[in-house]
Amino acid sequence: MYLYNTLTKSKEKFVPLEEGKAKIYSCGPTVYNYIHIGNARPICVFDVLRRYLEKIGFEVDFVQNFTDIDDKIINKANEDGLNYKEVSHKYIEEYKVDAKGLNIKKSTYNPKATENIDEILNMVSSLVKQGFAYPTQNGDVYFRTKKFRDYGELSHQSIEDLKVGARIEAGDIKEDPLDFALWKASKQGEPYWESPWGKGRPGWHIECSAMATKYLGKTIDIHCGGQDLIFPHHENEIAQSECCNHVKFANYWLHNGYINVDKKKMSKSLGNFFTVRDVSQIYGYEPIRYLMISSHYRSPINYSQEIMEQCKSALERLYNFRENLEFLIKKESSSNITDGESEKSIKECIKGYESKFYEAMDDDLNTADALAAIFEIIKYVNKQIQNRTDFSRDLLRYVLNLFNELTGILGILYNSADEGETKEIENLITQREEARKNKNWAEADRIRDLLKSKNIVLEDTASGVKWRKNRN
RNA sequence: GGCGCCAUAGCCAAGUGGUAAGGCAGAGGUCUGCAAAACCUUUAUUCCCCAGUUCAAAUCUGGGUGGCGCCUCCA
Repeated sequence: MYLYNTLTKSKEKFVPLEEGKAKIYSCGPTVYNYIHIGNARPICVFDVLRRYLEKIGFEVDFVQNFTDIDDKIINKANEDGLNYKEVSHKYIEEYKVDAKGLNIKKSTYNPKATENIDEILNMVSSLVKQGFAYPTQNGDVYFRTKKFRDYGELSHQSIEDLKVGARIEAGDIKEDPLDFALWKASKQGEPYWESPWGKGRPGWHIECSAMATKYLGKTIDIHCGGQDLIFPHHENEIAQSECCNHVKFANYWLHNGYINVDKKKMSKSLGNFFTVRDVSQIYGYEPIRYLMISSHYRSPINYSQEIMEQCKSALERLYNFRENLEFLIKKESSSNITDGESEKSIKECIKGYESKFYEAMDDDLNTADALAAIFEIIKYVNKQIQNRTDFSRDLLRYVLNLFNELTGILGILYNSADEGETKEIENLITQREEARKNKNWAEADRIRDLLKSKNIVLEDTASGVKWRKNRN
């Protein structure tokens, strides 16, 4: 498969370090609030990357961290009168609720910064020892940017250009404005860990370097995150890791585009964000995931109510198709006889769409095109079914399996019907059919209304009664 | 100031040299006791504007217009 690598600004064939394995590190949330739908984008798209790599035969080690110590967490704790640990614990749990709702596969490892302080300190010490970092009198430790020749390679900016834009704050104790903190001396009342430079806590960038190295090794295959992390976060990770370990840190750097509101970047700092939780309460979780895969992961997405409605409707079409197939397979009159020749040609045609799906995914995870291939299968199969009465059960099963496989790679259509209710519903349908046969419309409508109150919608089709859960 | 991205129908969105995928909405139809839904058909002579290259441009080149991002915590 080909991936667009921010480092080289080009699509490159994915060649793993170790054949058949993929080591992926994805920057996770700083847990001081509910995640917003901008945060949900990398979580969803890189979950699709992982699913796809696994599908095409890779064994994937997927690491996503929690930044559970940070200025914002401390501020939030002070605001709410809580301990920082209570804040981070709460929002990690809330994160898990959202991740489950979005159908995110569990990471291989979910490390927390505070559980890896030893690794972080070792890395900082090593950088100081090697002259790549220096402590200041107040107990901070900074990375010496000018010692790393490749600084700026990821964001494609020269150190000189970065210096022009760098803010120089009054009373700055750094040797150079571009230097960044590896370790921060703790202020009165703040959480701290003991270190060779006094009481302090880790800087943000070093956490990811330390955890990536610990769980995946000194060199990893893919590092991903939002575009806003390219500089300085990922640039700094490269600097720290490569100066410490003297090997390349990550071979492929993947960055997703932003979610915008009124064409402006959605971010916690601008305050123009929608939390995943709030949006899910209006539309459900699944349309959020659908939104993320409906366009290419590097393009911006403009969030609106209208687009959420569109995502919901599109999902309806997908669910309908699957339910129609299941209905036809269950139906007694479905043929077990296979018309070899015509079914062969139908399969050939479907295989063409299947190839389109895989080609799209291979081409830098083009989920929009992959999704189009699924819709083309739907249109084609529906048309075939309409034109033929003897569509065999085998063929229907073949289509259903393929459909589940492809939607499964994208991680959509995961709200399946509750098995427990099914029997009860089908009994009621049988009763209603009896009433309809006797032209007892009042009784038939009563049963239909009863089911409707349980959010079950009946459809009287030419070939029998079909039911579905109302997802609206 | 430096670096970079984007512009395709009412809305969303693929397509990067061979004559505009797909979804939503709209219109028409099939089915139907009613209803609802589903399904089918249909919807851009044209891809922000101008110029150029080419047999051929949404796609390449130059110029313009408009929008956005990073350079500071951010997915």
